[in-house]
Amino acid sequence: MIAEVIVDIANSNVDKVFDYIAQEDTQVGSRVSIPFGTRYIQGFVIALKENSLLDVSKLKKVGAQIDDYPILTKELLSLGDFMCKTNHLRRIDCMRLFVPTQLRTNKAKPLLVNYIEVLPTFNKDELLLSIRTNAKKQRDMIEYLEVGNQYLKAELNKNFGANNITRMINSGYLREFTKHKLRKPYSIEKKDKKVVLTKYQQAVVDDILNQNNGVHLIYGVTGSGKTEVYMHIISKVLQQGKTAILLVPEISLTPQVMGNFKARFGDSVALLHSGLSDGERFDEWQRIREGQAQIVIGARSAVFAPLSNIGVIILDEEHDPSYKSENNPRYLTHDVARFRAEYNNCPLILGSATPSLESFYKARNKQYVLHELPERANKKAMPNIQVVNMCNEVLNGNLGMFSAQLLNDLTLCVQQNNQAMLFINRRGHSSYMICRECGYIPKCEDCDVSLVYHSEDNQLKCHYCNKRYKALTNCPQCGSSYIRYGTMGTQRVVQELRKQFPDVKILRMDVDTTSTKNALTNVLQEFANTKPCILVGTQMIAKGHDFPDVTLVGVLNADMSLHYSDYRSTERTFQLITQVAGRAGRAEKQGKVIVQTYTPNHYIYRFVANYNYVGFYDKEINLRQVTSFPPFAKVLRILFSSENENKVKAITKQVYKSIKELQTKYIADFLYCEAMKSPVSKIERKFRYQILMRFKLEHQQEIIDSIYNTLNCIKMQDTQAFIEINPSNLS
DNA sequence: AGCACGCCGACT
DNA sequence: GTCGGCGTGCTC
Repeated sequence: MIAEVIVDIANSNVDKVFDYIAQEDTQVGSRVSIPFGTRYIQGFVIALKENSLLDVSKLKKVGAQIDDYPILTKELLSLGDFMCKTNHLRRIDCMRLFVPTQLRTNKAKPLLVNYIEVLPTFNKDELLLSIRTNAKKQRDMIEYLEVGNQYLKAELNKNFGANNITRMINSGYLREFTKHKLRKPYSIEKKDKKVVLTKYQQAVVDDILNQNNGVHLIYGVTGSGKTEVYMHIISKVLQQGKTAILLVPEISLTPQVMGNFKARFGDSVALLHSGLSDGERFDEWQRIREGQAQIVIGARSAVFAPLSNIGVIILDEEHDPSYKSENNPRYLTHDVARFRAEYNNCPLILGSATPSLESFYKARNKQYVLHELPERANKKAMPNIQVVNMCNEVLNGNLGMFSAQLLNDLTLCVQQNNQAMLFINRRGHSSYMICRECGYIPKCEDCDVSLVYHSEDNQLKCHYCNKRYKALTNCPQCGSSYIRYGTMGTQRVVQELRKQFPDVKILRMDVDTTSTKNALTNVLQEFANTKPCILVGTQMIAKGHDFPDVTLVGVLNADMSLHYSDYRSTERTFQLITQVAGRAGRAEKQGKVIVQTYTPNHYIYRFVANYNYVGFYDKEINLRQVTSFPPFAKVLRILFSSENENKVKAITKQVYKSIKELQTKYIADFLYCEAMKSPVSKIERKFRYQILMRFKLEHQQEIIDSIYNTLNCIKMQDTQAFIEINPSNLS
């Protein structure tokens, strides 16, 4: 037999199938050692076949199988296939997603724990007679131990003294041995509160369980109890002897969320996320693979969990940008989840209070089944949202970052001994210019997207067509010289707040302050225990946290992401504001939300203030249709990167040329196609060039296939090419 | 990615 | 003469 092997080297030059003579026991999916050139490396057997197109006498033999089980299932192998085809990835990069690095690099160290077993020679009565009468510890020990039982050695040492235990071992009464113990992250003791579902929740659960496959979109307002719906479905699935995956955005994987699931499902839950230590991650993976855990909860990469017989896959906060992998193997979690759901013939559930336009569009078109949870589980009204026009503040002489209204409400809030959250909208590193008197924002003449301010050369640039403009010194619309640019940092906000509220505790939460593992939990803990208190933060404070005493939420610069040079910026802004608004007034107290903006007339605020997602969707989807953006078109970006600028340039040009030829064939389909320097033109000494395309959907598959084909045919020298479909950030 | 092979400059 | 610089090309 011939084994098809993918070698474990991440380089496009060896990104192909290598044929080897298989051993008797070589299994598909197993990790093997193979002779490669002059050395031995590891590879993955992806298939077995009768004969090879190559001269069999020149083939080498596969070496030893590394694990005692095939590490990749049939399902994961075909998933890898699918991902490579749709996203133009290297085979090995996919394989590596499926196997914990700990295991692949042979650095997985099992945690060994010492145990003591009591041997039959241990005779209580004899031993009690043999010790001195005042040896209390020894007597306690002898009375405590029972023949045949096993005890943790550390425990016994602590209770009865290490030397007593050692003496018993040496005398042959006890036997010491080690056991492989699985590390389990988070053993929060919490009691589960049984919840009775509302009629809406029950209807959704029943609907999904009755259909038992297909894609389901649960559109439920914040606080409508989606998690409870998930839990009910998961527990049904477990009863059927199947397994479940629940994916959540990384930052909402708080101890609270995990605690709830542990409380309900106990040890059948495994967690996979970036906060785990390497050992914990490996052990959780092992528990999943061995079938000890039937429920996997985790961030994006948990979608690759080695479960078999999956009964449901759930993507919570389905619209969250973290579901899109932005580097190395770039993929969309939705696609992977859908593949696995179809493979296992089980339902895929997407849930959100603000579904992505793409998903809601599919639901409207009956590709997905739409379910609604129209009211909060506790029947409380949503907090009132007030939009404040910041241009008026400037006209009234207030050049600070807080509006009079916000200051007023903050004062009231702290006086009543409540808590407030201030949210800074900071997306990406680039910023736009804005006139602080009339709200004018410079846009590209050709593309109708906001221009990005580049401080290094003091220019405004369009990230869609690369056109350059002079930076503003005066507003072309009203002549004002109050031009704002740059980003607002949490630090500056905190400084400003301390001046205004010297006696109030002010906490800060962003990537800089929460870099260590426990910092995030500590800040949240402190916030929960302090009243009054103001928490200042970025995206991080938008998700999942439940603080009953927060009565005021302020969004300091709502338009920051609104005018970001991205076709999705309006959608993202709507989602963000709705999310943060949901943090206010979650319990008994009525909440209020202040949204500060320089462009209060933008249509988004009309819908935000009324929690009118569907209205917003209708408006926005219409705009996408008219302007031919996703989901009515596809944006494709090919990013080239290399340390050698001449080479990247040449390759970009070459690929661009052949795409231009393709364009003549599909002239009616192409809406846009340009090659240019990437907005961030150099990262880690590598020069970056890109080709940006937008085309209609009708022939998209043919077009994408031929583009991938050209990429495969061109010899890339030392240039790497990355594909991104509907990119969300063009850096 | 790594390693061999190969073709030039600076040495004991 | 030959030791070693790294540019090029191949690995079933």
